[in-house]
Amino acid sequence: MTSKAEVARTWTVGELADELGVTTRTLRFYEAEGLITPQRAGANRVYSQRDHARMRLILRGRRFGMTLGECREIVDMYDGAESSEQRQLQTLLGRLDEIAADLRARQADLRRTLVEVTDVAAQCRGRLTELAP
Amino acid sequence: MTSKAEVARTWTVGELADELGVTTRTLRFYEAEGLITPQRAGANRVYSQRDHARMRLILRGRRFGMTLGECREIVDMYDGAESSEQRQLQTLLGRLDEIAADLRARQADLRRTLVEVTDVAAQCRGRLTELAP
DNA sequence: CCTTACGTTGACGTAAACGTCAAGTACGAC
DNA sequence: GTCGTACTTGACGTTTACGTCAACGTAAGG
Repeated sequence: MTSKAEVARTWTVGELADELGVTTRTLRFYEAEGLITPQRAGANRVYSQRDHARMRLILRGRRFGMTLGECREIVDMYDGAESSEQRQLQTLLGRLDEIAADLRARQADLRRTLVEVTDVAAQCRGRLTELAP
Repeated sequence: MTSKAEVARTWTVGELADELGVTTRTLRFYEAEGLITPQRAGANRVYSQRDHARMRLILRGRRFGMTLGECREIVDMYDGAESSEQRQLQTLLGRLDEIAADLRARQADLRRTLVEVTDVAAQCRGRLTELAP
């Protein structure tokens, strides 16, 4: 799958931290918590594209207010999608549907919030035009 | 505004906690942090509909991963919308637009996530039909 | 009068998610 | 060789958002 052109880019801690907008401490912490498992070159960590992708997933989860535990559950599932065991795929699928339902609920919640916020903003604009004719 | 029919319902800590699905500790903590300021009947807290509404706003903020500080900022702004000072309305409006922009960004983020999740689910279903003909 | 239920404040505990040293290693530049 | 930079592990500190007693007051019911 990897053509000779794409040499499978890797990152050091500092590089990846910079690129993702986190600190190296965060990367090491996530590793200690088992969320990512970079390779090693001697003692130094070597992050692969897979690690990079997992990190982006994790950070997105965090933006949605998920705990690291929930984030781990999800990234692990993404990996498990290539599983060949029927039983495992079934439970995975069930969990994914739950998550999708949750996300849809959040969407609705967000929509309502956005409506409210823009309403309040509209009120503000109304009062402002009243005050300054 | 309050007709004789609606007697301005109030809540005790326990009642409100039950209704909102939080603990009394949470309500007292939010009060200590200045997020809500219930009246008192002697020593006992009496929560008004306003407190109830503020709490629902706060809890929604929390579901979106906001800190209590950010939540406070927002509920305070909702109150400030009735302000009559032009200067204050201006800054309030600016902040509201920022928040709206952020919410829209979250919406897009959420949409992408939902697409991904349903994609992975589709993969799962594909493999499952392969396995069980 | 005693229990039960609900309320109060205050103090301390805790889990999550990192931040912040400290002390040491490795490597290229000068 | 030593300077600067980036990496390592380990230990302890910190903030947030509550949980968990403890010790006490009060109003209702049997």
